[in-house]
Amino acid sequence: MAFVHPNLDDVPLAAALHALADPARLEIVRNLAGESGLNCENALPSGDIPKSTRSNHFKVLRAAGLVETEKAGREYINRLRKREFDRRFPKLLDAVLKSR
Amino acid sequence: MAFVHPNLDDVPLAAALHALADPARLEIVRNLAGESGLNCENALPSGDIPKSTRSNHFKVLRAAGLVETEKAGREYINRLRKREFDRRFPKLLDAVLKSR
DNA sequence: TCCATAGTTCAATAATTCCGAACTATTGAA
DNA sequence: TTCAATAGTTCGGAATTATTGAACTATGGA
Repeated sequence: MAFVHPNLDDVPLAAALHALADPARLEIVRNLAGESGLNCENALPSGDIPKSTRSNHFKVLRAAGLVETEKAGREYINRLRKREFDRRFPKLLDAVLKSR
Repeated sequence: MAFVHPNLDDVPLAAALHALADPARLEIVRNLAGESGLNCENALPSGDIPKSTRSNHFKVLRAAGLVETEKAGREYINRLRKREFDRRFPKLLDAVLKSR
């Protein structure tokens, strides 16, 4: 445990795009945008996704530098690393968040 | 043959991001941007990619509405559908093209 | 202490992607 | 008018990735 969060300079563009190229992960990112922090359950409330899959989605988002996760009691609080991500990939996240 | 190019309205955001989330396809898109049209070979000059793989990359790009392909003699001319893609996903492609 | 909660990890299966081989279509040369 | 070369597609098996159930860890509350 105790997650490693990459330096955004080490995240390739393709990895960032790959992390965003999935409906469940897009939903997580949308839910985290505007919230100050959500646990895994609330960040992706779509009921029918198994928790191992959900856990993996967060792992991918962490590896892409999109999400940081901190343990708080028995849950894990996830936040969007928006400022850092925007600095590394200017306007990308905003363009994604505005699309439907 | 005679490729079908989708209406951009039918392309989901996740499919567009997926198409861009690959180094070879990113290179194709970069090469096509600013050019008026390139055949498959010139759009992806990285020598060591088998042609069946290359062909598949173009198929993915076509399905995402990023590229249109027209047969011209014995080669196929590829163009970026920039205007249409920009209309569907404003600022996304520019953000991608500006990132390194 | 014991149970429920919140999530991770592992390993097997399912789904995708990659690529060699065979194929189609076009062009230019003999 | 054939023949070989070129430019790319398609097919199917191999390699790689993603998904998921089961077992596990850690915390908090009764």
